Amino acid sequence: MLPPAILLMGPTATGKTALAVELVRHFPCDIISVDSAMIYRGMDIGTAKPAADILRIAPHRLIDILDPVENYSAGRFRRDALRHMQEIAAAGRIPLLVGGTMLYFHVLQRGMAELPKADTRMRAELDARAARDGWAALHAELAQVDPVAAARIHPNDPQRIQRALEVYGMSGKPLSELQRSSAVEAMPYRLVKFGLAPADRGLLHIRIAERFRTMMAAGFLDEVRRLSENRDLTAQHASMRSVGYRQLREFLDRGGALELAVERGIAATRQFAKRQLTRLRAEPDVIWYDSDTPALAEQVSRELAKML
RNA sequence: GGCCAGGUAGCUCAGUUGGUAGAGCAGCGGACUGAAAAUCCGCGUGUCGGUGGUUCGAUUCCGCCCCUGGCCA
Repeated sequence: MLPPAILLMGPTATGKTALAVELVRHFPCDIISVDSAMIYRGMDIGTAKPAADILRIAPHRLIDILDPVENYSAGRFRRDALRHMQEIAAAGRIPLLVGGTMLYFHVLQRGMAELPKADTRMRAELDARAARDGWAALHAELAQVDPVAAARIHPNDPQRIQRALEVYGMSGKPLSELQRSSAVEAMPYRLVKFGLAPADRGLLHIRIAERFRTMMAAGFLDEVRRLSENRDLTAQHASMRSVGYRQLREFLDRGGALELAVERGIAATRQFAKRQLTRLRAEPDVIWYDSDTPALAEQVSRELAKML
């Protein structure tokens, strides 16, 4: 029988971390973070990263592994996560993957095609051409070399147009062809998937706003200011495009009313949570819980005891 | 108390020379393969402050009332 692994998924501000810490106390689990922002060192307050005392009780792997000027990727996450899962399972323990980056959960379970990795020079070149000719021209070019991808990618979607052209430029092969030829390998784990979602969206919105204001009171703006002191870290970096960081950085760079930046940050968090929910709903075999249930940890623990 | 300006979507506002209204933001649904807390796509959600009048028809014109802001008392 395959060894078990637990996936704990849910939108932001639903109490995933607190639940994971509870589970670690009752089960032989080791936590792997599935979060594209907690990856970064120095981004603590705005990512709601668990505090040091929590991390001592419940260590999280894949937290604080990168400097904010570096870029992570779904492919790299898949390799890192599988390696850690293997280590944990080999030690006779259970990997507990916790987070809200749904693409990472997706590629972890379903695999990824072998594709060339991101190339800074190629991207800069494509950006320059887009600035000159417009993305529509690049989309038209993509239609020549990879009609399948071009049909799937909207002409207004610069990020995907760029990636498809990058893949073609680096490998000489169309993205759609590389994706088609990739074999999906089954995960060597028996997955137990928990989904945490609010029964009441309005309640989630209230919690999001409260949490953002708590972050502000805890020095979120100073954290962004400290990060901005690094001249190499621009507003274009993935880390600085994260929810909250982007809006506060815009306030620092362009001025205006702080309260307006806070409102925008809260709205961006709500929109983020909505996208996470869209993806989570599509996830099969999820055992669902209302994130507002009292004694949630006890319920999940009981279910988990049956499953393991 | 008098005069003026305004009251239209959750918010900020546009508009209808009388034929029951539309933008941005917010919101909702969806897509998603090395940036994914990213990047896109779709959807208007409304007693047009209230009430009476004129009119075939009033959110629009007229009267009165209510509310908000400003000026004068």
